[in-house]
Amino acid sequence: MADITLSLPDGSQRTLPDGATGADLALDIGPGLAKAALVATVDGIERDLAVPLPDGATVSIVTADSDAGLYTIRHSTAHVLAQAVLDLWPGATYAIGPPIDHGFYYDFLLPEGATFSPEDLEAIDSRMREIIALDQLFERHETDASGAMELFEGHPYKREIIEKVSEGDGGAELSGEAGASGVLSCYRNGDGFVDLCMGPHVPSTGRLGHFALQKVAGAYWRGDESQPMLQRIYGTAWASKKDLAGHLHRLIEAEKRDHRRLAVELDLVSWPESLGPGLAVWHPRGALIRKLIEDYSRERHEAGGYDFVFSPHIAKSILWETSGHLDFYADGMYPPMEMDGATYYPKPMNCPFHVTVFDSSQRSYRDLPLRYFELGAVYRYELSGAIHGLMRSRGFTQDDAHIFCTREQVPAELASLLEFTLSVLRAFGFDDFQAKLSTRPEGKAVGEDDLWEMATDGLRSALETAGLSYVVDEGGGAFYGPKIDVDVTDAIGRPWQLSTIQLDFNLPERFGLEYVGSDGERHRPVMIHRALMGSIERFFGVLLEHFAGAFPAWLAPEQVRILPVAAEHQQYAESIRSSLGDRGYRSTVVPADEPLGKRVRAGKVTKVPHILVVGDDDVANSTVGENARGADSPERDLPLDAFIERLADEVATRV
RNA sequence: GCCCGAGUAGCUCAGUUGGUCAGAGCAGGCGCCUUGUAAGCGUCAGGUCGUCGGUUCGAAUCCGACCUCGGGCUCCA
Repeated sequence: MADITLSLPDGSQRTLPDGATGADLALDIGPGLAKAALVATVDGIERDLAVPLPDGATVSIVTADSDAGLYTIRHSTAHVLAQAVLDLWPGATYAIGPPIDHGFYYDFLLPEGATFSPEDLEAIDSRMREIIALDQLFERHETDASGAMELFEGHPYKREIIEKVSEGDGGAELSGEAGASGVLSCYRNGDGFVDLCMGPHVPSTGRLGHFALQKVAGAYWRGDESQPMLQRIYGTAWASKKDLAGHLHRLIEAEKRDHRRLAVELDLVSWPESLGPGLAVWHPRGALIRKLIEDYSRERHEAGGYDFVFSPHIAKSILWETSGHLDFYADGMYPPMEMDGATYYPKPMNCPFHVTVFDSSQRSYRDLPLRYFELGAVYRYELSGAIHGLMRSRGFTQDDAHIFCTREQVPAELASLLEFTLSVLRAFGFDDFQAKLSTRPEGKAVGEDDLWEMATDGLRSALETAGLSYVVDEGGGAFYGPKIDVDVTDAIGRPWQLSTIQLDFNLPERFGLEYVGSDGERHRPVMIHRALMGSIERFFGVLLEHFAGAFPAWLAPEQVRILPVAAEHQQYAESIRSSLGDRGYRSTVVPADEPLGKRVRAGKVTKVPHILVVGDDDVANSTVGENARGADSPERDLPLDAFIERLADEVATRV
């Protein structure tokens, strides 16, 4: 029998007998690797370990250390979930079950419209662990469309996938379910369970086990509202018990940062039932933080060459007809109001108003670019199920601006705009950005080709000049122009999409906007929509979660809390408050009606950046005892002037 | 809007199979204590158990509808 020669990722070569599999190769390299091996990457394609390797192939053994390995574990765990559910619910059918970030899900349709209850998860979990204990092999089989149709008799969703795949129309949402190009593969394990699947899978169920079923949810078949609602089970799966525990711990930590919880605990915002879904009131401490955010935004825009404008909350239907919102966006708009024989709509966007400001007089190229800024409150009819605290509500305030410029000005304008955007976000403690460039969609798009090209190039070079990493969403732009979206990563690694910079070739056309060029001719300006924080309310929520409620001193509603040790130190405490106040810092004095320890604790729980304790020594020497937020131990005998200097520096540098 | 789940004092939560089950801690008021760095002591007040119906001799507890919230799906031109 001839031997085969294989190349490893490190460039070395190994010779194995013909017919050797990935598992054989792993064992040949070492027993430790054989034990850890999950799948093999053969010439760049992931394969089951049981597949014989072709001569001359480049092969790497994938373990749980890699994303691909984890992905396989999650995918295989999803199969076991389906196996357990089909065992426990005779008559149930299954749809798709892909791996996702941190885990997997699987969609089912239970007989007679039954649904999963959270208690069912325990039974499913137990059954899954039994299957894993049996260490069943995942065995791959290949067939053709008619064989597959026969195999999945009685499982309409699988058959629908088979049809789609056979037509070569699998589509991204079905990827992973079956192979391309006419060959359909499926995996069997145990004595009857089979699933349509492209694979690969771990060698056997015994390689799984560090998983947890998390929640049940409804999900439309193929994500389509007009399709039946399936029952989805979500789970998480990891390579080790430790990784699983770590993930569950992170989830608990994230829950502690939930802005809805912190907003109530810190007395910032509340959602009284009497207001209606998605509508909040801002308490003094929350409103103060919000005001500081807005003040900073205004300050930066003023310095950044923006003109401030204001616009009303409602306007007649003619405005929304001209802008096209009533054609394209009516479902998202609040219903109309009839007044004096006219129809008014609450505004879902500020842009048409800013357009009317531009259009209020004749513009020369000398006037451009014109940048109109407004903290504009808009109202959108969000589906009730989509509402989420401050992150998604039916009324919110955009830090919105519209820039009107000439075509020639577009590249420079975009470059400085992106720079400006990042600079403002950095001031709030974000320094990890990820951008997305969305380009011209196929089909109906307005604007000439060269305009699209120029604008898209402008966006791309702005990203490159800023040194921002970005992905390209080919065809992901709106019909009216390309855009950049900027995500920030928060303190616990979660991405939040905040900023958007969007070209618009449509509105200037619809409103017939013009300026007079140096050639004396009339030209159409280009319009750029942009928001840095997006929604002020949502941005506040993101900051609240990012800082876990511990706002930096420049944003903290109460920067300093002064605690006299006893009543006789009250006057000294008041004098400190007064001098801090004179310098523009926010402080309070909590009198000695309660024990010191209790007052210190109250200050810590409220996340005040600086707690000052003052007693006899301090009165005598003009010092303070400082207990800083996050400090291990208090610092005694700090000269008051030194403390003020420290605070001033902290506020000025926004740390 | 659709699927699942949850609603008990301002907050966090207990309330076994429907029968003194309307409770606790924190927060709040009052009194005592006069305090050197994360909860001093006592005492008082607070809830139509989300709302409205129904079952029952009896409902926080069982059923239905609605409202609100949560997790998903969808949506976010």
